[in-house]
Amino acid sequence: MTTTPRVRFAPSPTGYLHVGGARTALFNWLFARKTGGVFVLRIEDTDKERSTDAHTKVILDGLTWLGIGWDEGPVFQGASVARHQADAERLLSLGKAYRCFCTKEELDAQRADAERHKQGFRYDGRCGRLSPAQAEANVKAGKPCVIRLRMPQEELAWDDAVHGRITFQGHDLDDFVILRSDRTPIYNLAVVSDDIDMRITHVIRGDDHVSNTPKQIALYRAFGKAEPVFAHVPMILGADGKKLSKRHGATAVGDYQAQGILPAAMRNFLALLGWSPGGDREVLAEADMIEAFSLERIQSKPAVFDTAKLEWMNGQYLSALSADALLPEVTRELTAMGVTTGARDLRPVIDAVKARSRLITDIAKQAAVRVDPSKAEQDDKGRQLVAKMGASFTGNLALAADALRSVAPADWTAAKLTDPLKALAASKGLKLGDVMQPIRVALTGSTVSEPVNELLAVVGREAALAQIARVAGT
RNA sequence: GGCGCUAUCGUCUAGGGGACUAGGACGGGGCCCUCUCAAGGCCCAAACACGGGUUCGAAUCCCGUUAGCGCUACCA
Repeated sequence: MTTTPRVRFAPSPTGYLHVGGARTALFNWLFARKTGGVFVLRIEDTDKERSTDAHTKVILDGLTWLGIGWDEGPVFQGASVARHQADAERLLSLGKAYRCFCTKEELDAQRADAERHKQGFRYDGRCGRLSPAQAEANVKAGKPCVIRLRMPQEELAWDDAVHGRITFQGHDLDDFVILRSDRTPIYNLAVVSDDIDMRITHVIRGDDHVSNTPKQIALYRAFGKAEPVFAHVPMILGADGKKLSKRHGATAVGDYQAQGILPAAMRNFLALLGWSPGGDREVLAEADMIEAFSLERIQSKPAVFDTAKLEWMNGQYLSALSADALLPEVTRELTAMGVTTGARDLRPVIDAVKARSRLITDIAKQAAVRVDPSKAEQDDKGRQLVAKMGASFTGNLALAADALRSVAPADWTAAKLTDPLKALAASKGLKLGDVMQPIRVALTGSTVSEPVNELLAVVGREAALAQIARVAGT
């Protein structure tokens, strides 16, 4: 029989949910959904200095926002230190690990010395050669000690699901610490102990962990347990080719949420960073993404995070979504902007404006002006624009105002507003743009908007006429 | 320094020995549409890092060079 795949995403709550972490979570989730497996969320909070509940909440919220749900957890690693300690003790009694009495100072000195000679530092294993009697005496004497794993002098290799065969040699690695002198576990021990305990079958994580993998394999062997399948997904880089960091601007999932990115667009974009379904497909529904997903199709080279493509992707989702579907997001953004819309139905406004928007915030900004056109002149940009519109601006605007005033309220629709303006232009020998553009500027404070007939309809007769009159100075 | 990973248009990628005059998308440029800007449609520029092999044949396989990245803690 085949066992159900079990995967985990294991962030440490020492910062916000980074887009790289989000993508790792996404790949784990996609794999679980594809294979009918279980996705476990584990919070690695063994670093008590830097871990906070606030960070944990941000990570959970970020995953939820992205629609990445977990089947088990969150389980907190800190709750299992007793097991971690017991596992370390077990390795000790098996002779697979030993007590090391070297002090931090001694080790630092050795490290500095190695540095000076341009040599890589590796612990020489001297405490591993202590006789049991000596070690016992040190313990009796109350000397503090850590526990180190005895690194096997053998090949430590695995078939990585994304990279293929990766090989390390035990003699290139040192006897690393698994339990601190205060008896708290070190990362590699905690991870292996937990992954065994949770019966994790596939470890899908960032490339920055490949050098931890041989150490963890050594641990699995010491415990006499079969190792899981490892899949190391490539790093995400900034535009300059360096590892993505704060220096590059927004790196937290929350930043993109605040910028007006839709969760589905973010998820689609992230999925395409280092993975592709093959062929030319890019905008993928959730079900198609799951269907096409496989570890083998993950790219083995790092990918640059391209915000221009993210925004394009968002635009794709925006235009595919109905005004109905967008309404809650836009309303939320408007509220955040301090704009009150009262009982007004925003859906026609959203429809009018969304084709020119790539972000929710773009829609909200335009909607705010459609709802209250007087905003067009409330900022300097709008005023300056009117000021430099040229000599014919006010005159043409006044002509347009006359023509529009004679449009009956019942005829104030996008379909019926174009003709009166065309007739006006024809009768005065003006180009259509000469009458359209002044209206656009007066109503939006911008030279860019939806077609003027639609704009007028969306703003409404009373508000539009009032605003035009105000700008024309009549 | 050591160990490891990686290398197709500026970016994300397709490609897994002949289907490749190397395809798509973003971004850039142009045209059409048009009251502006988008959207949409059409078109253009743009890449197999380098050098050796293997093979009748290599973007695809092997080796080397170069470059980039990661790790090298009683952090995770």
